[in-house]
Parts: sequence; C-alpha cells; structure tokens
Amino acid sequence: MNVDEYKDEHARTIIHIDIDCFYAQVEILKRPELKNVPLGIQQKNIVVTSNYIAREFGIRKCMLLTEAMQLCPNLVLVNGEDLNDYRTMSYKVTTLLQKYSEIVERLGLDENFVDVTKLVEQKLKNTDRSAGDPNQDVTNIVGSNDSYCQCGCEIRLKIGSLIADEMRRLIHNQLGLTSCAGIAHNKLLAKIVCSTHKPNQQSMLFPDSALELMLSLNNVESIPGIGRATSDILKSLGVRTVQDLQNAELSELHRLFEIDKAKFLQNLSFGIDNSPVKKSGKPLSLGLEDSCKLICAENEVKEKLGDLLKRLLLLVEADGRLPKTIKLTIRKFDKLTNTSRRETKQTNINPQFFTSGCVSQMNPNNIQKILMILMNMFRKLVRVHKPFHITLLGISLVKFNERPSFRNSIAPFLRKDIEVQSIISIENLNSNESSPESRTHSPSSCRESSDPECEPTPKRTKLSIFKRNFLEYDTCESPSKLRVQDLQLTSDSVQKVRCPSSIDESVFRELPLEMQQELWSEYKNSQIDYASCENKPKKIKSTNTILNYFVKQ
DNA sequence: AAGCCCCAG
DNA sequence: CATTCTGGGGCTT
Repeated sequence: MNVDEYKDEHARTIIHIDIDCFYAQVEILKRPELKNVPLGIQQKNIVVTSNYIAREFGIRKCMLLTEAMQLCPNLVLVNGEDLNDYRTMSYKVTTLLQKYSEIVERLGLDENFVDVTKLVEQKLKNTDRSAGDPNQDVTNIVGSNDSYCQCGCEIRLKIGSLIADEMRRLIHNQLGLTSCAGIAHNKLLAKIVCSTHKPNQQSMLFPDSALELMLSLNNVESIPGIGRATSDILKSLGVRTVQDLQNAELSELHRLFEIDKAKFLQNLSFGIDNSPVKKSGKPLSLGLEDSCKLICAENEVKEKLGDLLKRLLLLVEADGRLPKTIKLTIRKFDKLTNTSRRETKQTNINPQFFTSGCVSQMNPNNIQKILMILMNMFRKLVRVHKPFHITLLGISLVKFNERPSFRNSIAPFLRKDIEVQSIISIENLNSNESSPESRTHSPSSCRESSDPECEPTPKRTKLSIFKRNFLEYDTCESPSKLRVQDLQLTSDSVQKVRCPSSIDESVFRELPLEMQQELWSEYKNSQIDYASCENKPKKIKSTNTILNYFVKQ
C-alpha cells in the first residue's frame, strides 16, 4: 500500500546501551570480593545470570542450579530474588543517559535506547569538529561493506559513536558499571549490533551493512520482536531463517497474520524499523511476585501476601504516586495437563490506603484492610473449599493518580528527582573551559557531581525556590483533615480562590494567584469518592499530589 | 475496565 | 521445553 512503509531512512541516530551482566555487576559493587570469582545470581532453582568468569565455564542465562553447579563446582551464588537494588541502579543509569537526550526508552532493567539525533545535529553545527576518526579506536564497525550512502548518515553515526563512548565512560565513572553500546539508524539494528561485541565494547552499523547483520542471525527468533509464539507460527509456514522471512510472500504471511503484522515482521527481517524511541517515565505498574513450591492452605496464602504487601508499600512510598487499582496474580498447577498458567483478578482500591507516608508509621489496620481485599480476590480466583495448589503469588498496583502534566503544572518542580540538564546546555556552559587532560568535553569531564560549577544551575524562579523550601517537609506527610465544607463546590460568583483546608491559609494567600488556582483545583479533583471494598461509610479523602507539600504540619 | 496473551531482559 | 521476577503493550470481551 504505502511505499513509505518499506522505505528505509537513515535520518535518526539511535544508541542502544546494555549494561554487562547487570545483576552480577550490582552484586559485585556491593561486595567487591566477588569480583574475581565465578558468580551466579540465583532466583529459586535457577541461575538467572552470571559474571563473565562464570560464563567461561558454560553458565548460561536461566540455567538450572544443578546443571550450573556441575559445570562450575566453585560457582559462588548470590540470591537475586529481590530486585530492589537492581531497580535503583537501573534508574540511575537511565537518569545519566537523559543528559544526552530527553528521548530515552528503558527496556528491562539493564537496557536503554537513546535517540541522539538532536545532539548529533548540534555537534555537526559546532565549528569545533575534531578531525580524524577517533571512532576507529573505540568502536567496532560491523559489516564488510563500504558505506556508499550519501544521505549524511555516515558522519552522523560516527558522531553518535563518540557520544556512545562518552555515555559509557560516564556510566563507568559515576556508577562503576561497564556496558556495551550499539549505534545505528534505528532501534532494531542498534540493539542487534550492540550484542555483536561483548563485554565492555561498542559497535556501529552503517546502513549498507544492515542486510549482512540481519542474515548473520541464526533464526527468526533471534530478531527482537519475534518471540516464541510468533516464531512457532512462522515455523508452520516453513519460515525459520531470516532469509526465509525475507523471501516469504507477503500473501503467504498474511494467511496467518494481520497484514500490518505481516509487513512488520518482514520489515524486521530486512533491518527496517521505523518505530520511535519512546520516552520512559515512571513505571505504569509496581508489582512483586514470589513463586513457591506449593501452597495449599489459605492462611499460608495470607502470610505470603502480607510479606509481599509490606515490601510493595515501601516501593509505593518511594514512588510517590497513589495507586487506584490492585491486581492479584496467582499461578495454578494443573496436574492433568502438567502445565501452569497465570490468572489475575484486579479491583479498584481507595488510594488513601497508601497515603501514610512512612510505611513504618503506616496504620497496621490499613495493611490488614488491603490484605482482606486481596484475600477476597483470592477466593474469587480459587475455590478454597476444594483442594488447591498455587505455585506463584503476586501483587501489582496499577493506574496511579497522575501528577499534573509536566507542561501545565508546578508539580515537576516539587519532585525529588534530580533535574536533568540537557547535555547541550552543559556543553555550552563548559565551552570556555579547556581541559587538556580529558579528551571528551561534556559529562565525562564532569565527574564531581557535587561540584556546583559542574551542574549548571537551572533557572530558579521565585516560585520554584518557594517550592524547594517546602520539599524539606516532604519526608513524612501528615494526614490531612478535611471538613465537610471543603467539599462544597466553588460557586461561580466567588472571586477569591478557595483555600484547601489542608493548607495554612496565610501561606496559601502568599502564593501567586495562578498557583492558588492550581492547588485548589487539584484539591477539588482529589475529593472523589472511591468505592470502598467494605460496607463502611465512605470517608472523605485527602489529596495526593502537590497538595501534600503544603499540608499543615 | 477486566483478564488474557505476547513480548522483553 | 520452561524455569525467575518483573514490566509494557495489545487483543477480546
């Protein structure tokens, strides 16, 4: 249909960053003595990943513990069932990469795509373009073809390659992690080329070598985006290799796939991928799960869920948002089919259950109430009077009360997150300095993050300074007490902006009118009744977002 | 919106 | 083969 769908443009510059054996590196940072031993990260009966010393023994991803120990009797194991430290480190990496572009997409905990098209163009415009090809030293160039493409992609990718080198240096200097990078004109190729040289290396692909790279893959399942199910269907059509997929008739593929999916798959086989790098923000869900040998008693379920819930509450607190929906996941073991599948049940929950601020101070009644809700859901999933066996329990929180959108709101200023400063501005700021020692200019020459000279001061409005001062009260919010009168609708005739009862009015009146209006409107919006799972009378709810920074102590 | 499946690391 | 512990997205109802 549309010719453009098949057109392969090279206008973008995409970097894929992959932290080497991520869990293992995090554990080694925690316990440096593990650095020189074969190390495996264990979850239940499985070695989910390992360091490169262990890999020399043949340890592979998700290998059974018994098998791994046979291959490497001296394998040192660390339990990695709690992903907290990995998650924390993962977001640190993403935050560093956001200095190079606002367009950073996370994939799992250890990978990021960065669209550096804009930064590359900035660098191209800069008069100071260091001559030569420093790329040759730091980057593997994948493919045997010479690049004849004249669209300008060659120089763009080479600049991208320099940026990738800086990124990896920054990640190493700031966080102590080694990583790999792939540089290409789309996500698919950046990711694939990234994996061609490991560990602690980077690789670049010029578009003319895209086909060669794709054909170097063993089978269609090695193409990111083609998983088990899709490859099984392709197999039924006799399509196994990348070449098979390239040569397949679209009409043939269309027999078993929607036409869009058929085109998409065939495009992948040619290395064509026009999908944009999508900004990752806060996660859309927060969940914990625990698999277990066998659970067959209700009180056992309750105990496990209670443990998960307490841990999850810590995550919610750190996140700052309030969830509106809770989801229970179980996995039943089916003896007959010798198979297991997951089942879920979700329900809306009053976000106020999660407002206690510090979990240590959280009302134990609250935990019990949430637990009751979970057990009710469990009884809807499992007929508890008959024998049952469960092999996994999970709790997930989804559909959070949103913060106001970035552009229209003051909330972003209130975030605890470190403000991300564009690398372009950093370069502009540092452009006068000359540092003969370091060959890079931007963030890698910017090691001491505590140095105020290093991070350019963001524009500080009076308003933002005001908000910053309030941040100090953020550690533990106090529950706000609302009165019935606060629920009255603002009449149209009222000129003065109403003051939420949770805020000291004298403070409120000092605020700019715009901000007063925003606070009132947020407050008003927070006064929504959520269906309570119990039959108790509905309570009046307090608010969840920026209002919390202003509540009376 | 609920619940399933598919994808990823 | 899936196995762990997550998280995103899409399809069907």
